[in-house]
Amino acid sequence: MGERLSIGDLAKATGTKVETIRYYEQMALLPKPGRTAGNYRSYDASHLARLSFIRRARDLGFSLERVRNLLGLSDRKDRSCEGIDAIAEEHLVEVDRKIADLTALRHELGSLVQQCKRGTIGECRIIEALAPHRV
Amino acid sequence: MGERLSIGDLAKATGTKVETIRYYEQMALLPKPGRTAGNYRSYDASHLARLSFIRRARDLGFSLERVRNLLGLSDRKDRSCEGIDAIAEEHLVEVDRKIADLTALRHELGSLVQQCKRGTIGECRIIEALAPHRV
DNA sequence: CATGCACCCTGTAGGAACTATAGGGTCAAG
DNA sequence: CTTGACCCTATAGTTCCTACAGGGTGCATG
Repeated sequence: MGERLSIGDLAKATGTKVETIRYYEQMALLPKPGRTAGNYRSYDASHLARLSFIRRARDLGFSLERVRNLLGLSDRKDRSCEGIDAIAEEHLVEVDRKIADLTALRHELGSLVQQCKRGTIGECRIIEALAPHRV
Repeated sequence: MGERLSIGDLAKATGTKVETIRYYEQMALLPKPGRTAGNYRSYDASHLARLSFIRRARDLGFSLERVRNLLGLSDRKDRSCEGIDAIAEEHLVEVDRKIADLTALRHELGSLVQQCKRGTIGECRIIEALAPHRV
């Protein structure tokens, strides 16, 4: 418990570049950490969890603004439940759409691999997996 | 059939900025379309499908390079099946990881909404949904 | 104790993927 | 025949990193 991490440790643990961590601090997505006697940044487990969240949310295609917003759901100090509820529901819609798209893509990639395994290189429908939304 | 679309039509149909479409053309992600007498770009259904794919793949957090690679699975003219298979499997791994992360996030958002509906604003575990990978 | 070497610091500049603006042409409607 | 919505090229700006440049820290090792 109470383990302290250097910026390099944090970078390694999350697959982030050291510069990116400093960038997030500048953008106030990560709280300013404590400093050692030698002026090195000193992090703890909560920083690790938060950075992991940011990185993986970014990897899922959420903008930093959206990530900030999602983190806000957690950071709320005295926000009303209606506000939180509305924001969360909004995110839910986007998340569900992304899951549906990824599932369709997954299906096409899988069938491509299957075709290859059977030696039958039929038509590739990968583009159709993410076809325009019906309007 | 054989319907022709202006760049504005394409933009509207896919939720893309007109400038972004021209940018993709420059990056050779979209093939150069035909031109009208007045030098306007003229697209067809295949452009629409391809652009839709690009936009939605981008929204899912794939880099343009990765999208180019995915499109390559479809564009292959004379590529070997082993090559295709390897690339597709690699993408499959990433897609599955994204689906797992989104599902975890979806779960936490859902429980947040449920808590609000019941008036019990317990602890928010949204950050934990995308916790660091065990190493 | 000095001297590497790996790591950290604060800048600032560069790159990827758009996005906006300037300055101008096209075209259907009135 | 002009007005407004659209298109054209070219270029500069924004977001989100990423890569130096120039220098300090800290620990092992001769």
